[in-house]
Amino acid sequence: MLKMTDKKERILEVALRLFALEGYANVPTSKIAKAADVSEGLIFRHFGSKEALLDAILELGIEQVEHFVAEVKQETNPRLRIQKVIQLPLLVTREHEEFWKLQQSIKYHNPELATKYRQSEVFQSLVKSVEDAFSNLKYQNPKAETQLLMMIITNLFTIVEQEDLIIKEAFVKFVQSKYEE
Amino acid sequence: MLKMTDKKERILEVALRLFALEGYANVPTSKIAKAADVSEGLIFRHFGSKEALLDAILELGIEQVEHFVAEVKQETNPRLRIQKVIQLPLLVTREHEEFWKLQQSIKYHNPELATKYRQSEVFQSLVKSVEDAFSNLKYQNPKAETQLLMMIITNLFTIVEQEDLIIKEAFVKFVQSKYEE
DNA sequence: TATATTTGCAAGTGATTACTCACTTTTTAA
DNA sequence: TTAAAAAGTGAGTAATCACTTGCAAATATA
Repeated sequence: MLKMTDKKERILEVALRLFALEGYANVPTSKIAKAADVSEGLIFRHFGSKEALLDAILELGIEQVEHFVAEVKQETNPRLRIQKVIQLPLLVTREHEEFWKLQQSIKYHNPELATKYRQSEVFQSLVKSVEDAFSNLKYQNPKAETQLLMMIITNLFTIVEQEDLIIKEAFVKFVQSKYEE
Repeated sequence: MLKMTDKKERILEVALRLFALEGYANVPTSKIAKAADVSEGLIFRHFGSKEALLDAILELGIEQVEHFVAEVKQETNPRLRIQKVIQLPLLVTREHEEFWKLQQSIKYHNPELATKYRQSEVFQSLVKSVEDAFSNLKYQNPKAETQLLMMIITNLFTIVEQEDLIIKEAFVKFVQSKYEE
């Protein structure tokens, strides 16, 4: 990979944070520029357009998930593997969390970009590895089982404060208990 | 309730559809006006601001859910009640589905408005009624159990086409099977 | 019928938007 | 060292945005 200049990195970081927090459509490039302390023109010099910037952010996010996915896949005991997947939302950094939030928030209105992740090799291989685990454990419907679990995990990643919400750690444990022997 | 003029109704309908489909921030009031075949000014005459229009849409959505919630609550057999809740996403009209999508899509960036629904009497009473059912069935952790189920159902409402997605009906049945004896 | 209120429109308004351009500074490389 | 390439700036620009205003038509009320 090419060495990335400081300012380019900063634009990516700041934009991820702002997009995740306030929504892609609600964040003007001028605000990103100010927060990253660069000129607005530089954003377009580096990325060409606001949407291309979003695309670059997602690309980067996918890369960063790779390490965690590898960790999960390397676990050969199917039951332990499932426990590990469920635990992913707890292991993740702040930036990862922002990445997932962004992911979810663009799901409906930038579907091409959102599916980019779901269709990425990383994600697909994670799905497959979960499916294999369920198959090995003789679950009756491994595909549906996988879909349900992935849905739950995606939500775990992006849990936001709610009245009366059971805290993340406790809830993760609860979900794990559903997949014990 | 006051009789609502044709055009006011049309604005609400069209705005709901567009907001759900393209996202609140991505839909200009001019587009709503054109699609509803009214002048743009009329939107502001009736609702005052774009955000107030969104608010009115959510208010209306909450009202329309009431009927379904009543149906669920009236079921006294706890196991059947849970089955009924899970089936909600299948019974719902196109407009309901749009309402849920809108709900989800504003979750992150208009939290005040989004929590309006979660904190509404309708939703709270639905949650409580599910919690009671789990309690009656002697589930160990009825609160967490409820939270998990509500999470799943919310997702069922808003399922969008995905590669390899198990179709909604089949998936609903699968989820139901998880809560059988 | 007369009048007051509501409903409606077309043509604005200033602010904000994504993006461009002409230019300077820094870095790379021969 | 020098020239070319890349990184960076700041002042634009046209388009678009939510919203306003002044006035007309429709409707309700007396």
